[in-house]
Amino acid sequence: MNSGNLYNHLERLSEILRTDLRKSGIEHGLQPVQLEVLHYLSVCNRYSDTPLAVTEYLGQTKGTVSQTIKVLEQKGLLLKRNDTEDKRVSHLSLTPRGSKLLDQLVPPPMLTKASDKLPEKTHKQINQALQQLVMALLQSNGMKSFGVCHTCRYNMHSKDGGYFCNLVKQALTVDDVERLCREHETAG
Amino acid sequence: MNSGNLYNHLERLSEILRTDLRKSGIEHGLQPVQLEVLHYLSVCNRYSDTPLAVTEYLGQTKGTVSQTIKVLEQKGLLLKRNDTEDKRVSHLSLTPRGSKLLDQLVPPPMLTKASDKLPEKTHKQINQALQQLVMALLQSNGMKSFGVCHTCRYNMHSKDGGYFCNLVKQALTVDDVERLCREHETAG
DNA sequence: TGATAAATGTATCGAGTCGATACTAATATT
DNA sequence: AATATTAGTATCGACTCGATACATTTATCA
Repeated sequence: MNSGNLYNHLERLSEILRTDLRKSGIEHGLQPVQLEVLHYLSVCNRYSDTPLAVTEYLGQTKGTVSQTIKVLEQKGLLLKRNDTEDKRVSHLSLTPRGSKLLDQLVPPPMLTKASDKLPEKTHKQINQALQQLVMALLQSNGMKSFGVCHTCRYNMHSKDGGYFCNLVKQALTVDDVERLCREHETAG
Repeated sequence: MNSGNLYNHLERLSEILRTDLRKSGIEHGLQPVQLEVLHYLSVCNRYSDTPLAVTEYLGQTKGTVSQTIKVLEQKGLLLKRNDTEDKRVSHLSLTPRGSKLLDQLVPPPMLTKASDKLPEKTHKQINQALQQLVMALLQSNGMKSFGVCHTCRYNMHSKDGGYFCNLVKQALTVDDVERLCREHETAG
């Protein structure tokens, strides 16, 4: 019932972080959305590094995302390669410059500063609370969860201790399973 | 240390809510920022209903906010009155139409739906966690807290059970003390 | 008191966002 | 082989938002 109070906090939090991101981004010639795209690319897996996946993640239209990507490519922060199998799709990755820039700006120093002041226990609670909220939000509204393999119903453990995705039918590396996947479906 | 994970959740949450707000707002001809201004005006007290207070709350520049307010006024959702004492300042308030519209869109049905699915206990935890985070964020970065009188160092209880603000030197009503104030300074 | 500074708000400009629409090209379907 | 679907691009227009410049009113202080 009291989602009003919840919304108050979320809205304020959003506005503060976005304003901060805008400020720090502009010093490097980047817009908030552009940073968000770079950030997503740094945490997604190799099946989820396409313009469409970015579109789904950010909840915008593909036209919008296409523009953003174009700009980032021109700035030399992002690399676009064609998929070898499907000529319609392209894969995006950060260039060393893009990666370096992202490290400077994300997570925002402002947030790190604040979170450092909180006791470790509180920090964990907040983190967990947010995660629950995100999941509830996505689930209630039929959106893609974009989780990691550990929590995905398609994830299988193979005998040798490795991982195997039952959707794409391929073995996954240790690095793979720690990244966000657009095909993720919560197990259960 | 692990503010990266925290940021992941926050960014995602922000993006989802903002996209949703944009979508629902556009159906009524309103932009996300405009809704945020209306929302703020619905929860601030009479000392904090000026363009400058909105500016501080949203973290934008006064020029930007001035434009937004102008549009909202033209749409008939917001009323601007001159202060009787200081001719530089104006006070903003929602018109009945603005108030009604806000009720429909804020908090976003999407969020209410999600929060209803969570157990009451979890809900409370999330709420508390967010509040702590907002406070830490504001405090670490020297921003105004915009809290309610109950938690303000200027708030005094008078003998008759009423409230008195030691900064503006005026009695406050029960309604006053439940609203956000731009002069708020956390007690302690 | 009179000059200067500070505060509140407005006007205008330009770079950029973002949804809508229309489009191309490649792959799937039937 | 014809059609539908999917991934992505191009273009347009309404809007955002910081920057700069400005007007007016109030505060400061010498």
